[in-house]
Amino acid sequence: MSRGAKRAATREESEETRQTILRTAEQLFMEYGYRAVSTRQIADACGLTQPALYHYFADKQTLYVEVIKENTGKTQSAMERIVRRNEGIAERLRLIVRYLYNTTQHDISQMLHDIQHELDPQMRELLNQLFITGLIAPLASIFEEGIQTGFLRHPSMGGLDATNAAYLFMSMLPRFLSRPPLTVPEHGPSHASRHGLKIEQAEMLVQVLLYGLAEQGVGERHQVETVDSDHTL
Amino acid sequence: MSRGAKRAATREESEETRQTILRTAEQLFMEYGYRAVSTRQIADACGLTQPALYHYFADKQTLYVEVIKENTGKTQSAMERIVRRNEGIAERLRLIVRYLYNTTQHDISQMLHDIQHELDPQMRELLNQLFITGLIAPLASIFEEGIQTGFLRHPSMGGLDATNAAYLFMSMLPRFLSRPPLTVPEHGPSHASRHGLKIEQAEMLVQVLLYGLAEQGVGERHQVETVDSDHTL
DNA sequence: CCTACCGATCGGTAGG
DNA sequence: CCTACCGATCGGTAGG
Repeated sequence: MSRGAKRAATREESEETRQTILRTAEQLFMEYGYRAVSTRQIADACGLTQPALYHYFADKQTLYVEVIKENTGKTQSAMERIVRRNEGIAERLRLIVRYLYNTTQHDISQMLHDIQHELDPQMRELLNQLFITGLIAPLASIFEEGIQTGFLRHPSMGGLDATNAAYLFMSMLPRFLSRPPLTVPEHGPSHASRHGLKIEQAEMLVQVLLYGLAEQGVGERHQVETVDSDHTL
Repeated sequence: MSRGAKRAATREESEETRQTILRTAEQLFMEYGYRAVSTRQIADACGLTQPALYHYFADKQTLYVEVIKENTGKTQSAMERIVRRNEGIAERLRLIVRYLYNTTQHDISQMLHDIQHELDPQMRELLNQLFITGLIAPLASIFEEGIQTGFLRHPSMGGLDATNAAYLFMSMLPRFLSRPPLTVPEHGPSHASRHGLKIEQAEMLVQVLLYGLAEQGVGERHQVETVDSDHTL
């Protein structure tokens, strides 16, 4: 084999190793958190020695930042693709929930905690911006459309503005306690698909976000209970 | 001073020191997580040397477990008191949100992460049970009442069962990104209290949970979209 | 409740 | 990409 061929192969392998490190680090960081994952764990899982990592990434923090950049980039692409689809608000929200459930099994709040508490202020600011422009903004654009078209309640009528709706949406995603929070209720001994009630988790979540838990037009009267503010005189 | 008086004072001081450690450890653990808080940090914040902690608690894990026990116990009392109040479902939920916002500024999902990943299986099981009986159960009893009285949509009609509703409720609580997710929208240059729209965060959250973001009876038709299951044949 | 100290593990570097 | 190694910090113990 010529030197040229050998070097090309080495370059490819090097890039492959880099990708392996990124994927492995992502899994570990997202499951256990930045602090709890050691550089030796990552190296072991890649079949490398720990110092070898420092050939590919300057330090642990840089590796973490690259992981988040990669992850956020992919998610942003997928979300913008979904946002532009020719579907209703609800359906596009369902698609986003399914995408996030399938790709990131982790709790996103852990990632945010690490960004706030374990990183340099500079990196923190960078990743916060990535999070907002990559995840919050596409989501908010859907909610904004819903508000403009009158499908969603206007902020001045007791609704949420688009950005806050996006944050609330994100906060509803995590599986609580590592066990799925939204299991389908089994009523009676018959199979779940009996009454045509097998509602998927993603759909259930969007249902609640859009229409709430209350029976329509029944029970207590609080619907758009606009608080008269000037109590305090 | 007699020996007896001195010894009594010492015993009181000892208990006081123990409480100081518990309060300090709670703040640190809840803000930064189990792993990120060192026993030396806790000791420093209490004005003690690090080995002194081991006079009061067998080890770091035991201290953490005691913190959670104390915390959960107080919260359980408060929640059960609120549950028994003579108020509507929505108002009691608002009171619970306010209580949790005022007492625990932290993200509860971090506590759950630490319980799942940083503790012995035995302690994990214990604290999971405490979490369920202390926080989920009281909340679920409110939702169950709402379902029984017909105020909340029945699980067989596309609603959530009481336990899952409780989990969802808890997951909606955290302030996202350490910044409040539900800021009140300011519309126009006028003061926020202009149109009588100053809706408090706790109330806003309960509003969304109960009635959703959608305009009532407007836009897409998905209200109780019961999925016909036998698509796959 | 202190001083002194332990073994283990951490992130990172030197040098090849 | 490895071996060898560094200083710092961790949770915890000994002994008083």
